[in-house]
Amino acid sequence: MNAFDVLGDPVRRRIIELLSEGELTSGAITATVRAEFGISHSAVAQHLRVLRESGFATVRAEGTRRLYVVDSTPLREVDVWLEPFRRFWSQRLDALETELARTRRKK
Amino acid sequence: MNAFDVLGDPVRRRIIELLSEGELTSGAITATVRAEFGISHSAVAQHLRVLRESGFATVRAEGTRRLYVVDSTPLREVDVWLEPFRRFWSQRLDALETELARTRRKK
DNA sequence: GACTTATATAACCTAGAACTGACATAGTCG
DNA sequence: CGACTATGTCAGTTCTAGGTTATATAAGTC
Repeated sequence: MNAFDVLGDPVRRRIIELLSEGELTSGAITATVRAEFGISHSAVAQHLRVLRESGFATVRAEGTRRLYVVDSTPLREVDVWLEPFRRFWSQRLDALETELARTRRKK
Repeated sequence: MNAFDVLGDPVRRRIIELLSEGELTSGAITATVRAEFGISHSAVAQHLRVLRESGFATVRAEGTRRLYVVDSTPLREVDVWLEPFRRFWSQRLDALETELARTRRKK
């Protein structure tokens, strides 16, 4: 599954957000997501699988717990894709800065 | 349709890429996409509609032609969402820079 | 060893996304 | 005007992502 498709799902985006704070167990993730989205534990587990298989997360076992961490690689891909478009808003920022500088000089 | 969902489709991503170069007619977009993906003109038209309705593109009429331009607003949303994760790779870049600086000093 | 907890998978169902082909509308040109 | 071009929409079909419930596995606990 492609990186953009993975991010297409709000539950998965939320999980990635949660993981951005640091390592979490499957259970912790499931608890939060269940509370927020009202879906079954199985549904969450399946999203976790997608995240694993698409490289967004890696897992480490500790007893019966599974500890998930983000792998930023695919996020970076998205960032790279976005790169050429960034000029659209940084341009405006530049323009804004120029304008501000001009205003300041006039004072 | 949510911005991430819109970007989930490869055809739509391609159209946005094409538009990043500048204004294009519906016909020009359709020709390219049909060649690259082998889908019908109707399918492309429907993707264009999604892009319009989700705010990724705006249209201007000129005779029978429709000229499409990117609106970067939703792309920016994605960029904003990505922001907190950027530290994952810029961190590494910083580390690399530090390392490079150290190496240089040693020379 | 039986019971419980943590996690993952399997089988099935459903809604909706994306496609096709047919049709609709409105400019353009002889 | 009639034919052609550019573009968009509609109706129907197909496929798949994401959900549920039930089941499986393996590690702790009494």
